[in-house]
Amino acid sequence: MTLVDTITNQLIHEFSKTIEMFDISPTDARLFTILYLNHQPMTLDEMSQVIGKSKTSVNTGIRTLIDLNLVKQVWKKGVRKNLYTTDKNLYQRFMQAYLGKWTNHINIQKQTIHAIQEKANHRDQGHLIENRINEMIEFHRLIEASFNKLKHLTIDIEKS
Amino acid sequence: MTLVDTITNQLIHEFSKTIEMFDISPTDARLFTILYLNHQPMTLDEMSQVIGKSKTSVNTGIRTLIDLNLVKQVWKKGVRKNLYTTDKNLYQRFMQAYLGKWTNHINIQKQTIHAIQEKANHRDQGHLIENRINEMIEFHRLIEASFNKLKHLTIDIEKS
DNA sequence: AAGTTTGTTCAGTTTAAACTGTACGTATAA
DNA sequence: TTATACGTACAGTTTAAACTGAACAAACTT
Repeated sequence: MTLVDTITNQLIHEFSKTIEMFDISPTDARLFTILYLNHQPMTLDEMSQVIGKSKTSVNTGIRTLIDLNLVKQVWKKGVRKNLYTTDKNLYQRFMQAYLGKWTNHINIQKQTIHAIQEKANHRDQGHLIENRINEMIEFHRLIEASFNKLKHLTIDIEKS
Repeated sequence: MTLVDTITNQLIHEFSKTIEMFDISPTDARLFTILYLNHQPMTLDEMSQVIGKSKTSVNTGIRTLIDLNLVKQVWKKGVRKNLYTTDKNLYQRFMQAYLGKWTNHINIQKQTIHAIQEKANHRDQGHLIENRINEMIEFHRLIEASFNKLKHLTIDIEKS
């Protein structure tokens, strides 16, 4: 039993590192992995016990994971406590959350920089940075194109 | 002059936010952007002055940016101080650094998880997590496939 | 209704990261 | 050689993030 536990701990540790790559904090990543490896939905108290942190911490961690659509709450008749579980097909979920964050940001920034560009044009002093602004816009355009294609790719991969 | 400064400050602030998306700390992102918007290579003291931080901070920041291939040191005859500048074609540089980080990580984790899987097989207790381990490996495989395609895509986009 | 149980809020604390100034080593200049 | 200028290492400090325990509110139980 202890040996199996060791393997589980290693799995939690290693898989969490991959989860962190998706811009998720180390503790949230660990929390997700624990929940993922558990075959049953878990309560806040259970997770608090396993991860060794206060219930408050687990509560906030779970909330951010829910906001990212990586964890959902489930009901089971007769159980008063809130139950949480991870969603199926990790890849789809993580990619979606991740790409959404990117394209969202890029869209906002493109607009913001365009607005600054107009301001710079009105006061016709901005000749020096004019060039850089255009580069920035192009930069965002390229990123947008890449991640859009990746988004379509992700959908295709799921189908296959 | 002050008006232009305001616009420059806005640009620094906004563009830094995009740079941060590439897993670069806020201050490093700001440092990069300042260096990028400056049309001439800069010294540590100049950057320290502009960013309002100690020379030590700038030094460590520049080092990490150099390690990521986003900044390079240049020489100019007659100038004793070290000069630093940003590389051309941002998109290529950032994507390369970023994708490299991803594929690198995924490769390592795939191997690590495979190793754990073998251990779990030897002690034949791991039936419960066996399933999860396979899911993890598949997860990594899909990520690898996506980012590899994105890598090729990045190269194609540069050519066009 | 009174008493538990559970999730959440909040102030205060702990812990980790960012930052600074002094000090040292190396290179250039006189 | 002596002196000055620069980059880097390091110990100590400041600042921000993570975490906790106590208190509150809502829902359930009896």
